[in-house]
Amino acid sequence: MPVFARDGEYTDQVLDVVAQIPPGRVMTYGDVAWTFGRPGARAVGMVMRLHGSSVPWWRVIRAGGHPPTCHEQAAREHYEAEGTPLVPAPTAAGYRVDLTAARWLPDG
DNA sequence: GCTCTGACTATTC
DNA sequence: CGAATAGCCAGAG
Repeated sequence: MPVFARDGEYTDQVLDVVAQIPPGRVMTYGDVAWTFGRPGARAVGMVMRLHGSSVPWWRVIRAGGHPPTCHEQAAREHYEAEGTPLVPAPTAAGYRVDLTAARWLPDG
């Protein structure tokens, strides 16, 4: 469905799933990958690096609620703008996403 | 077709 | 809790 440029089938799947994540919600790399039955958390991250500018990459975070490396601040702005539940943490970003409430799955 | 790299994850110390 | 290690998959050269 998305009209994003696809370089491979895997990229297509990742972009498709990420594009379906509603505002105020987030998914972990593992969840996104597992959604289409292909556990490639690292690969998902790479798709974000390559095509992250074409999808709400900030809604895709690491397991544990940590935002993507080197993008914590940029993601934080989006979370606050969308009302994503954040939690203060002693991380480099100084915060993390509350997966308990913000974690979202395609099925609901 | 092989090798290196990376916005990851789980396990172990 | 933090750092180090191993395993994982896909893209680029």
